[in-house]
Amino acid sequence: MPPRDNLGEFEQLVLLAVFRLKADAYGMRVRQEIETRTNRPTSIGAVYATLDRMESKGLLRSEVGESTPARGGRPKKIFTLTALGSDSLRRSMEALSKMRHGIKMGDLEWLV
Amino acid sequence: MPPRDNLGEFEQLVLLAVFRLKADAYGMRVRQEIETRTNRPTSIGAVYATLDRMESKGLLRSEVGESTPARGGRPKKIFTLTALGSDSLRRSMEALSKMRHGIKMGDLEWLV
DNA sequence: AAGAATTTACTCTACAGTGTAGAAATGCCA
DNA sequence: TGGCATTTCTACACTGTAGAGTAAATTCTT
Repeated sequence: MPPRDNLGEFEQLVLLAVFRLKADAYGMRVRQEIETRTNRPTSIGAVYATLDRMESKGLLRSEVGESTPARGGRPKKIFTLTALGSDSLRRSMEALSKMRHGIKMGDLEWLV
Repeated sequence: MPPRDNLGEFEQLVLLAVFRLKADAYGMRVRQEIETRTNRPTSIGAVYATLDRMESKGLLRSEVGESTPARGGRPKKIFTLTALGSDSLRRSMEALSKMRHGIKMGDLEWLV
């Protein structure tokens, strides 16, 4: 009964961003969060495509923001994790943790 | 100059398996390692395709095993991480860690 | 106050790369 | 030769990625 399908790496990053941004989880902001935290350039198209696909899969749910934008601009589309989404995320993180168990970042430094 | 291309999720699992198996890192064994650790069914084709692609990208290097097989069977192809490979792996793990920083597995339990 | 300009954010399209499966082929030993 | 362990091949679905284009809201202009 738990979801069986695995998440891609970018999907995990997006899900994590949505989770930590809470009520502020909309496309542009998600992109910014990923770029500043991971320091990896991320196109806006990649973010939206991924958000939409995950919504189709039922991992995310969305609603149009209600607040008044500061200085104009199109309304935000706020994303939230569904039960399925948080479950998938947890499973993916666990899989990676188990494979990584006991390995420290430093262990990878010296390799030829 | 460090590699810029990102690793997929399964690629990370395979790289981690190769790293921890050391001299015993060959296809069938890698598959087993991933299945038993993450408890996720993994086809042998997926493993080999990924190993080969990563070798092409220069993340892995391979050599034919020299030992005598126990009861017959084709010789093993042993894989090892290259500098590029360990570097990519470290970078991917870091990106995930940064996005995940401060979030505990348990934080994902209660979500609706 | 109407229309234009500005701001912010989202949609669409297309293609390369990764994930996945399983049947078939290969090399080794007895 | 026959059985076994392991790898190779082929094919297709899904994910990653980019960026130009479109849309909705506010503010400026006259």
